[in-house]
Amino acid sequence: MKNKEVAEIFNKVAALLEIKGDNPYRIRAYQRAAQVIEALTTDVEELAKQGKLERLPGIGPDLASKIKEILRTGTLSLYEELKKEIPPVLLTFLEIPGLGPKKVKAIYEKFGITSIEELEKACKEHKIAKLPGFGWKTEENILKGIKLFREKIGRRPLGEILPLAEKITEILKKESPVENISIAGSIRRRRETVKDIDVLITSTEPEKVMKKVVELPLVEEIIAFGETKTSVRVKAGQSTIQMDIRVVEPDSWGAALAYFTGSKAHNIRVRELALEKGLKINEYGVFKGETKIAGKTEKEVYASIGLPFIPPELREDRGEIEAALQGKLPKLVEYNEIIGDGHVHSKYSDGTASLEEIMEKAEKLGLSWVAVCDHSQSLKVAGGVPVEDLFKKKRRIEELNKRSSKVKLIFGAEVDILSDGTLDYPDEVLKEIDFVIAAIHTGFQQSEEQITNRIISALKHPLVHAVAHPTGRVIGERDPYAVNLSKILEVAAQYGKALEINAYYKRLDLNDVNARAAKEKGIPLIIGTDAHFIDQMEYIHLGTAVARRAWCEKKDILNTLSYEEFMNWLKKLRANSR
DNA sequence: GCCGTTTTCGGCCCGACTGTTTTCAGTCG
Repeated sequence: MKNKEVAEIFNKVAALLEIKGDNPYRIRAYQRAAQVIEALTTDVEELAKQGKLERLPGIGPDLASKIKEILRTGTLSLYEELKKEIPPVLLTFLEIPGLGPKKVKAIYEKFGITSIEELEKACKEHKIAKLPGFGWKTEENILKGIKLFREKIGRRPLGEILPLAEKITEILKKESPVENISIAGSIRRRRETVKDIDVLITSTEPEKVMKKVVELPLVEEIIAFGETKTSVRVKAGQSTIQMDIRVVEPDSWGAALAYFTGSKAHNIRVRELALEKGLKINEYGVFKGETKIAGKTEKEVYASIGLPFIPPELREDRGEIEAALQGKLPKLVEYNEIIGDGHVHSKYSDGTASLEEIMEKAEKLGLSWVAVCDHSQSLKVAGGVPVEDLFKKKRRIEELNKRSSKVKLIFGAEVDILSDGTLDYPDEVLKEIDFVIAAIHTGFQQSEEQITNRIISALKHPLVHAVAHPTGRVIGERDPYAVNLSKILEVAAQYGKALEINAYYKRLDLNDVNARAAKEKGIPLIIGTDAHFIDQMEYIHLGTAVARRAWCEKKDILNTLSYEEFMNWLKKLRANSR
């Protein structure tokens, strides 16, 4: 998949053109193209071969030929030219909060500054304030921005921030005069990482709400304090995260919620549609001339331009507008339709919970089954289960299942795919294990061909049901291993094997785009929390969120099956694999 | 640079806030 590389070059070209001061619409064209390509569920290379690039929205003759150039040469002549004109380090300046393309350009052209250190020095020596359009406050803000940049306050995993955001809204609900309150922004869309916390409120006493916000003990710094908009930095683990609170009139609730939920790209498309109908949409409502015709609910806002309600998880301009127009939006799998957890570790390997504790937790979470998939024998660092213990575990699960009517445990194993592509238990053992999910935990440095072939041979193994965390990425820590995912998807589809949506907040693997590609190929998906501590079973909804962002319906997700249905699916798959 | 029941040029989403200004540019979401 060259999709990422192509998208990255287009994004960089867009940023360089911004600093250059090029036509903003040309810049947007590159940004949109990058977004479209990144969200593709097919190989851009494949589309190029078939001559179908220009069928993609936002890709015309020029960008199509530029994509082909990147695929052919690995780079883009325009990009190389731009890099000669503008030092690429300036792109990192754009990541400093408060610095945009115009200011970066001015600073570079006046002082030739090409490193963060030089920029910091120039601010401290008050050189920057002398530039036209700059002042002492700007200098101060750049220095603050540099500090935040150095603390690497970029995007944080959703699983870290969502609980904090929910806690804050709970406090505000209880202790201040709010009528309506909702989390908005990328958290509401359930993006895998988020940059800030957006909270939308209606209240008849906004000043009291805002006062309560800035008095929260979690608040470390007040960035802006107004009656309708307040921005603060709140403590989040080791560092801080920005939180924007906005208060609107109840009549604007829907319009504001839609607006602040985004994504930006989705909003732009919605507003373009409105324009075609002679309407104007802003955060206060939908307007025909001076008259407001909608705005109280999101449903009303969408309806005003002839669209059904679009779930927040889909609002990324990845085809949801077109689907909505044609009445072809998927009926997304619901959070409460997930009644099983496909991947949990127990004390038998490196988990901390006993089987009993897992059962108890599952009941609390309203689940009806849990597949207990401990590591296999050779993964010693993770307490891989030796064969003799495996059968103790099997008997124990059978006993517990007899006693419990509400929750059933499934005897599973997360079996290592060894460096040579063979599995970490012999076949006569594997066939006794009810659910075999194979995974790679070693040999990450192997070539794309080696790793891809390892996974393919596991998928082809008649006793394997699924592959766990298929790309191996860990958000913010480790890139995916080199793997040809298109080939994996092809084989999984051909053999009817399942792929995991790992719900651990740092994995979320498959991610939304890849899970959507799998869904489109008819590959069954199974959500597993990969819990090693009992409370991590609560992350199951993060996996559901990925599935929803992947346009999945109930039928696409194995976790919506009852215990009996899932056991049948497992048996049938093996019967057909013989 | 894309796009078209306003088809091959002239559009391209919208508003708030900040800081530097004296009417507005830049940044952000």
